Parts: sequence; C-alpha cells; structure tokens
Amino acid sequence: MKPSFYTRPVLEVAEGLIGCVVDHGETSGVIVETEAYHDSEPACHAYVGLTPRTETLFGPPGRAYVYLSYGVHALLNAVCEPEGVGAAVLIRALEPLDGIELMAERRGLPAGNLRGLCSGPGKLTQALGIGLSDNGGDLARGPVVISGRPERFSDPVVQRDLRIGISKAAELPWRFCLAGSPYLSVPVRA
DNA sequence: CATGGGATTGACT
DNA sequence: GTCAATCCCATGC
Repeated sequence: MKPSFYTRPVLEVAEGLIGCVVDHGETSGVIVETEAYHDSEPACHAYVGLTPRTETLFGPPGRAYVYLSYGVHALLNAVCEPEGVGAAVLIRALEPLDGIELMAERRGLPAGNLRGLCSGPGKLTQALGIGLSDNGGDLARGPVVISGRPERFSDPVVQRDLRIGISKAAELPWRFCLAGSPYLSVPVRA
C-alpha cells in the first residue's frame, strides 16, 4: 500500500487493513485482526514521547514498527498518521495464504493446523519469519510488504471490539476483526 | 545504576 | 485457570 494509505487517522487505517495481505519472503497471509494505538492514550508506547524505542513510531507513515514483547515475541505494527505523530496499527492475526508448509515448520506445528499458524501477534511474526531487524522497513518495498485486498476480501464485514491484553485505556473499542473469521487470536466478545 | 512492567505464548494443574 | 520465560527500556533514586 502507498504511504498515503497510512497518512490517515489510525482508526481508519486499522479498519482499512482488514482483508489486506502481509508478505514476507515466500510466506503471506490475509489480515483478519488489528488494533489501533495512538500517542494520546496510555496503552501506546508513544504515550511517553519520543525515545530511542519509539523513534520508528514517530517517523514517516507506511513503515514497519517491530518490537519485542515480554522479552520473547516480536510484534508487527504499521506506522500511521503524519510524521511526528506516534500512531500505529498492531497486526494481531492472519489467515494463512502462501508458504503454509514453511510456516508450520517455523511454528513447530503439524501441517494442517491452519488455525494455529498466525492466530496471535507473536505467532504470525514467527510464522512469517519477521524479527526485530525488520523494524523501520518500508511496507511498500519490503522485506515485509503489505498489499491490497484480494478479490475474496474486497468488501469485508468488520467488527469492533475492546483491545486485548492491555491494562491502560482498556475501555477503548480499538480492535478490528473480520466478522466470522476462524483465524482470530481471541473470539470477538459478545 | 537498579528496578519493574509489558500490545504474549505455551506448558502445566 | 495459573504461571514462568526473557529482555528492552522508561523511570526513579
């Protein structure tokens, strides 16, 4: 997607990314779950201001922000809004598309367990082989690439929900899910 | 310079 | 349902 796609309010981008495709090498998947983060609310890393850690978040839109969660997992975000604003969309789950065998191998799962491959923000980075070195990369040029919706996902029904696993600003309904998808990290709340 | 929490996952009870 | 693993980095003394 072009940088202009990301130079919009982060909530619009979070919804607009549902149905788009994430590519890395020979593996890819369709985005079925996202969350929005913005420097105006305390759950966002950028809330504390510009630091070495949040440099990418405040940088130009359309870049990858990859950071380490719980010292264990790499999480993939797409930087949004104009440069100088700390906002990003967390990619939380994918529907596996290409390179499924390779993804299963990386995840240590039997081929055929499609739902276990990318149903979580840490799982999908492991399945696609995305790591901290991908931080700051251009999402239009790679190595990690996000491209537009395939025909089958051209007009997705999107459900809003509360964000998962955070303690601050937990009341904001800034989670976006593809309705009925079996590949979500957590089912949509009732 | 020491401390503690975090946008998670998987193994175990 | 509970809990440890593991590490970056913001905060506070």
